[in-house]
Amino acid sequence: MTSGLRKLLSGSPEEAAPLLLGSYLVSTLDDSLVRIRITEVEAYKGSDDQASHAHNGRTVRNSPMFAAPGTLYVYRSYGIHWCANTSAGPEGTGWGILMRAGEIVEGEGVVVRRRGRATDLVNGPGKLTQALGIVGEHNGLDLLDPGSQIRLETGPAPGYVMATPRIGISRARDLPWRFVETHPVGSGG
DNA sequence: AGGATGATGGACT
DNA sequence: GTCCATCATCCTA
Repeated sequence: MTSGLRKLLSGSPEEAAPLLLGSYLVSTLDDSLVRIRITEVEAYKGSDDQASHAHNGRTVRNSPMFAAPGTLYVYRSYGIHWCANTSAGPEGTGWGILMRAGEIVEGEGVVVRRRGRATDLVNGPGKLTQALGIVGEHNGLDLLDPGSQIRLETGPAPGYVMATPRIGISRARDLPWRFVETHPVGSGG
């Protein structure tokens, strides 16, 4: 049986990205379970999108974005950090979704050890990736394979989603393709 | 709370 | 040589 995520991720990233919020990113690397609920994502739409790594077409680096939807694309950011995307859209489109932040559901102790600190554990794309133990060698993994050491699983949908311009980019700043889970006003948070 | 800045590797001109 | 889909730390309030 095919996961709903597969159908979801085979669509346009700007439509799939907000629906990906609430899903779980699960890592079983190092015999340690970490489960993180995704709360912030950004859509990148290949050649249509000047901010996308794929906007100039397929290269060795961005090739996982052109693979089947649900393929893990890991890239090095600013020479220091790793960041993780899932490919989206039909194979060959170069579309993707950057997973930027979440909340730890299981394995906080593991994350504290990997991050080397006890606060700000997963509130950024480099931090989220480090929390899960994802590095360059995991590039190209199938996130939709239940047997994968790094995988996506369905989770509870968010109550409210806010769309804003994407963060940290210099081009295509007008597109509201960053999606964040928000809480109802007055919920006490 | 918020601005500045150095670290550091790979892709691209 | 320049540009980043960043983060931690240091500084001024």
